[in-house]
Amino acid sequence: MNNKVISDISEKLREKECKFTSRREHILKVLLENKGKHLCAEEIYNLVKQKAPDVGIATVYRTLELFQEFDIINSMDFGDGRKRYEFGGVEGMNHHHHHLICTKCGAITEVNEDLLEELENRVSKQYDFNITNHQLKIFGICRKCV
Amino acid sequence: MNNKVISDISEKLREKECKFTSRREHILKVLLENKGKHLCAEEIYNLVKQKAPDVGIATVYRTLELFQEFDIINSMDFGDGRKRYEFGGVEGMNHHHHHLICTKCGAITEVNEDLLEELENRVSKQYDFNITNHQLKIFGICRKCV
DNA sequence: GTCAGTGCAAATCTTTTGCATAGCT
DNA sequence: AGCTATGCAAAAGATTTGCACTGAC
Repeated sequence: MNNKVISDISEKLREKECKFTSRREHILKVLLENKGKHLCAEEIYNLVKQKAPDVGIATVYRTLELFQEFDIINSMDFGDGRKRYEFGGVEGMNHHHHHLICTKCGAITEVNEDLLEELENRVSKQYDFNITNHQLKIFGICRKCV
Repeated sequence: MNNKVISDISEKLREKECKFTSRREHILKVLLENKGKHLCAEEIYNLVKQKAPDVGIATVYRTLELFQEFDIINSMDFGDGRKRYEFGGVEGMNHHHHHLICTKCGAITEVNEDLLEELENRVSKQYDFNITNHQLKIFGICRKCV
């Protein structure tokens, strides 16, 4: 299943004259294998290093930026001073994206349903705003920390 | 009106053995005078410098952190690599907090109604999660950029 | 062969920290 | 006096950039 995803993305890059190098493939695989984990650049770097020990962290950053431009991944920030990245689906439609953030233990839970459609319709009309994406962070105390 | 707010906050700090110094007052005033503008630390620093030329940027950062601990302000990140700050109301209940972010011109529009109550009720039950706050960022193209 | 991709090290940018001094109470 | 607040400069941490080399096509 991941193979299909990887070859789709490979093609997507090639179409725009970008190469799908082994470095980029390794980085993509790490992201695919850690869906929902919100890795930061350095964590990705460390994981990629296990497979390809001679990568540089600059390549990781450059590749993550590239993947963002291609809507392959999304970046987010949970307030700890580093960007975190998440695989965003092949279609680029990453519109189902809510996170519960426990302010006590820091656990992040994904909410995978898209619950904002009505709200978006209202806002879109009221503000004459052409919505392409959204991010909802919900802060609170998780069940374990009560 | 702002005077009431300022004296309330002054008291709030004193209660917890913190001083409400002239530096802190200047910083608070800048935040009050720029509600809805999402200033970053350096912008605040520059504005405060006009009134009190000998402040240091470290004080600005330290004060912003203090204000956050007291729930006087909120910090957020719009993806440009710096934290941005916003006055959060005296009651600390800053629960009406949505932003429309134009991905073309970068304009940020505030949506002041809280539109998430039903959604929160559902999520809260389903995930056994005790919600204290939320942040919603809606990305898209604003009316001027269409 | 050509041009994009990459590693390394240095540079940049934001934020934090250490320390000696200033200023409330 | 005693303790917090502050300015300055240095440090830290994340990310970006310059440059020479590598590797895909």
